[in-house]
Amino acid sequence: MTVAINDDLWSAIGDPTRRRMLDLLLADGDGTATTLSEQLPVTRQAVAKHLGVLDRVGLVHVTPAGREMRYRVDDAQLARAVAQLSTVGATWDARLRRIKRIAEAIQCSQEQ
Amino acid sequence: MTVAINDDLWSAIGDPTRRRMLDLLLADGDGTATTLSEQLPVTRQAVAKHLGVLDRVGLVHVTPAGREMRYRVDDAQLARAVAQLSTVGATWDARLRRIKRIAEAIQCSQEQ
DNA sequence: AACAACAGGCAACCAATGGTTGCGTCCCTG
DNA sequence: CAGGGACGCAACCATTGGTTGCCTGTTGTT
Repeated sequence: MTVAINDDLWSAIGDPTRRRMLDLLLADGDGTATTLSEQLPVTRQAVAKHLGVLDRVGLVHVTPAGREMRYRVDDAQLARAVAQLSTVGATWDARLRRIKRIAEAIQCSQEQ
Repeated sequence: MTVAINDDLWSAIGDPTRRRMLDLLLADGDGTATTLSEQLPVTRQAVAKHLGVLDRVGLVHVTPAGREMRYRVDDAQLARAVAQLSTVGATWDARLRRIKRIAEAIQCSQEQ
């Protein structure tokens, strides 16, 4: 059974710049392409593109405010992403544990 | 404080094809570029490239066996990757909880 | 009211990368 | 020893993360 992950959501949080943007948005509450780019090593345009993909997968919402476009994180969607992260982690972890248990069993049977 | 992630490791498991390759390798114990490509919707060459990046970040090891190159997962490194996944997940989760708590506190004070 | 300054959006361009096809090479095996 | 299977290499294409340059529009200050 494949882990049935929403690949779009994954690849959205797969990019390091986008992860840091989410971090900043969570820390500050909200932000614009300009304010985010000031705290990141990339240009405003790069940030704007990333905000576009985050918006398309629903991880952020935008509200126009005069000449600004304020973005803020969608808590529910980020929680969903976190859940998927833990799912994959747990799956791999379970497989690793099982392998380890088998390895120990083999070793025990050899010691007998 | 930035979450101090090894971006190489993260982007290695960020690709959906590579995640499925790890799944397959864990399920089968080991595999070659050919056997993996038979279970994936991509060509052997694409798989070979992915195995290259997985090998470079230490998530798999390769042992030549005649005309075959058998790959298998490095348990320790995958465990490390899983740990990083949970770290980021936990960080975001904590931020979400804090935000939720603050929101609840505000609502309570308004209800008074 | 007018104008400077600031925030965004577009478009063109570049580099890296996930993916393909085609071909050469080498090792196994009948 | 000859054929076929498994690998590696090279060229090529599309997507994408990133840049610079320019234009539009809001703001707010004089």
